[in-house]
Amino acid sequence: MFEFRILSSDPSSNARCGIFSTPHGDFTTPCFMPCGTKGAVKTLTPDELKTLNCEILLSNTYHLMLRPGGDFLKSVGGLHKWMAWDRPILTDSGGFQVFSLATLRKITDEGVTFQSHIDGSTHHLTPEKSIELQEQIGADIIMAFDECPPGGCDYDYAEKSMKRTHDWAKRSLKAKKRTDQALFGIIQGGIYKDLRTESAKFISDLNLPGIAIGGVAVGEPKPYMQEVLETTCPLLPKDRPRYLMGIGEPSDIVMAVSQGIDMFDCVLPTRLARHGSFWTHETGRETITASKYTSGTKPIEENCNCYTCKNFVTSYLRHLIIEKEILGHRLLTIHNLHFLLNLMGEIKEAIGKNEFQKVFKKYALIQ
RNA sequence: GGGCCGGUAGCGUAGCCUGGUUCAUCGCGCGUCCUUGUCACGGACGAGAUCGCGGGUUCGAAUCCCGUCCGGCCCG
Repeated sequence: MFEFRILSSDPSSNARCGIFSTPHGDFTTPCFMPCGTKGAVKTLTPDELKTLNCEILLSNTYHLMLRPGGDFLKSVGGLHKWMAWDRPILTDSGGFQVFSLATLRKITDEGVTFQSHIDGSTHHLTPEKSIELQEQIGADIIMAFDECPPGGCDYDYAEKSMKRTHDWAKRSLKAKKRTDQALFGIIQGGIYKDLRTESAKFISDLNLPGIAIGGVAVGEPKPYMQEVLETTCPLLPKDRPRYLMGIGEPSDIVMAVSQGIDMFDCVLPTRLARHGSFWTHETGRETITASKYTSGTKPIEENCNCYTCKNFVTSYLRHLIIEKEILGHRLLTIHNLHFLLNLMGEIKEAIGKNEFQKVFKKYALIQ
């Protein structure tokens, strides 16, 4: 049911192009998964996502647990039906919220106690509970419950949280009942090579249909991400997709693909859009509120095929963002997602034609 | 002709009565930067007024007094 086939490989790097099959259809890799944290990619409809060639979405267990709740989602037939998205979905386990909502929680080997960021109510999340919720939500790919320590944490804590993550991965696997969902394990270990090595081997040995690398871009110095990938990727089974969690800067994506990563997710394109920023191939990351766009009469990118660039000029987009018009958020979100999903398309095409290095260079400096 | 209210950065305002660590508040706007498994259409920083104008009182005035200009309103 969860076949992963490698379609082509790049001879000049570890990049590969593949296809992963799920109950809601196939998606091709390397892929980028827009974040639909609370059951929606902020500001866009499912149809618009399809127009952007989005093949798979990410959603989030922690947020859906608080509202509307797992029981409810199960009662309405699962998230796909509820949000009217019939393509694959991956749910994060809530592990990242253990990190990002750090002031509101307490972690033990048993699990995590959270204060809801919504109303302060107390919630408990364990590997078993996370898997149960993810089965109620019904995503095609579900994630093991992990602990994502801060990037700057010391060796002892990185080791402790890695071991806890390993234990939780085993418990996640054991708790899993449904057979129509693929459980991915998560590698941790901070910035420490021996821990990453140990974690890569441990998670690989669980023989899961996919493997994720977590705990990067969480505050550690930038060069460590590539180092982690160089340490980790060679140890992973080649016939399983590798998912680098939370990564979305174009330069990071091409770097990670060259190391053999197949899947990405990131809030960057959608969040940047809502904060008035966007990417261009020429100049990288830009801010639409910059005064130079006050009377701009050209689109963000003249030769971009997205709906936004086909129809609107920068002065209008700037106006919308400054006026806090929702349409501004939508239009920049469309452009940014188009930019990233188009990048993934270029990568896939290039790998098939042995031209990956060209794409690598094109995006190497875009953050 | 008489009376009242108001005149502080691009805009809207606080302070004025009880004059001095407020030579100036806050919001919007403006500018720059930040943003990587989304708490966050969010966050940080910055530029910008000498307080309508003139004079007086005082050691010291946006703050009190006089005059004057501008805007609005009211009564003749």
